[in-house]
Amino acid sequence: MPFANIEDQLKQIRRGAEEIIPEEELIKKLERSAKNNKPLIIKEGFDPTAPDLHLGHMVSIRKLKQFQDLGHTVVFLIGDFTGMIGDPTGKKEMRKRMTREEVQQNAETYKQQIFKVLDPEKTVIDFNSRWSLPLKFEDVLTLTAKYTVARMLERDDFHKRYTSGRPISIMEFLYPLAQAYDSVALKADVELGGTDQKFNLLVGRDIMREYGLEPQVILTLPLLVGLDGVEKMSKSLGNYIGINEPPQEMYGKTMSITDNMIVNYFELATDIPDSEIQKVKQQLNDPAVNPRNIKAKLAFEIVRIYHGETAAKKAEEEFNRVFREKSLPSDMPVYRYAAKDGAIWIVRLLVSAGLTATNGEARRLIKQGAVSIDGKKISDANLEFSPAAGTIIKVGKRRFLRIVAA
RNA sequence: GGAGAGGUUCCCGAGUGGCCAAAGGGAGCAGACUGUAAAUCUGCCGGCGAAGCCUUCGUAGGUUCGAAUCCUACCCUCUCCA
Repeated sequence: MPFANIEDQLKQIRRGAEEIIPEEELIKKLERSAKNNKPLIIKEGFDPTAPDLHLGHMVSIRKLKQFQDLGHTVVFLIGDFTGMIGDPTGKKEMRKRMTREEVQQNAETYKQQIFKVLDPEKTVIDFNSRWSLPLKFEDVLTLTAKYTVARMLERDDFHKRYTSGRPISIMEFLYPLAQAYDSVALKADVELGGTDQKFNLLVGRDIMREYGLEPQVILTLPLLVGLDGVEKMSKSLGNYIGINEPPQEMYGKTMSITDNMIVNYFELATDIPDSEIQKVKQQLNDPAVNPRNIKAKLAFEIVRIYHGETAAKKAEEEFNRVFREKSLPSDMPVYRYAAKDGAIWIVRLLVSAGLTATNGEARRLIKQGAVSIDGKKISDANLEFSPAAGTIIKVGKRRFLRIVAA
């Protein structure tokens, strides 16, 4: 099976990459791979504790896909061992060890998500507990002897925490080493990661050398900014678009990003070719073009990648119906209500239907004029009424409820 | 082992006896506006059928009419010294 010529491979690999360190080594590896007709081993690790992948993860996963298309071997490494220890940042308590079953289950969830992009036939899924678990304390000592505290403290976040007097556990020092050891075990040629992973990836190089292996090349990818436009996309910050989210949600969330994030999302979250992206940039600078429409294209594209063309179209129509024409969504949650139960307090209704979390929130929203019944704004938080079947309750711009007979 | 600093609401961070459900910022939510679930402006942002009451400032006690604030013990973190 012939590999594409080195230049073409490089061109694809470079696209969207933040850094390739060092590029010359990558070229050498590619050359050797072509000559011996032997695929490179491309590795990226994922923590199995948070099995919901989002667009941020997909930046590098889509890069893995490119390597795959170039004929290289992708190892999707599930960090069940490292994840078991857990990254102790923000710890309150020691993380519970995950059971074999939990890990398996999360691995399944991963597969179901990554195979929306990666080719299942060509993807090796591995678990780092396979080699980490059997290590003896002595082996760990050998590993830790190969790195120094001073070098660890070079890592930016360690450095910051150290100088600002915040805690760093020794285990956290072990974390990059464990990850590096994964590269040793896999004899990785290339490891991918976000720019925040740069340090860990570099440790991998050093440790591989220490173990007498050819160091991996590292490829970092820019971090995708989250929906808030401030922090990186992350599940714990709640500013993410999940791969498993319904098309409608994905579309809407994309539409909520600020205009100045549009290009960035095109670059990192879609496969739109560079030439198209240049066009997008021009259009955004053109006062005659409404950025909303460009953003709609982005939203469509993102939904298309994960749910297909049809679903994307539907999501778009739905979005336009609700937010542009301000009409009702085609599908909304229902609340079963029996007339014989008598009048119901509006606040209770909102809470029990899950439209608001607490009575207080419901009252607040009513006071703010956010709640309407059949299109009529209400202002009385004490309202009791007997809704007819078919009554539509609306809270804010995008929370709807339809009353049906119980 | 010794000396000091510190732990505040989703996050960051002010508050050192009553005016504190706790400044300010961020995030979130809502309203207005709009070409948009954009930007901007405004409001809200612990719970309770809302009157007042209840729970919250590391944990447990105590002092006081009254405690996030003072005292005691404990837990946790950091710094310096050894």
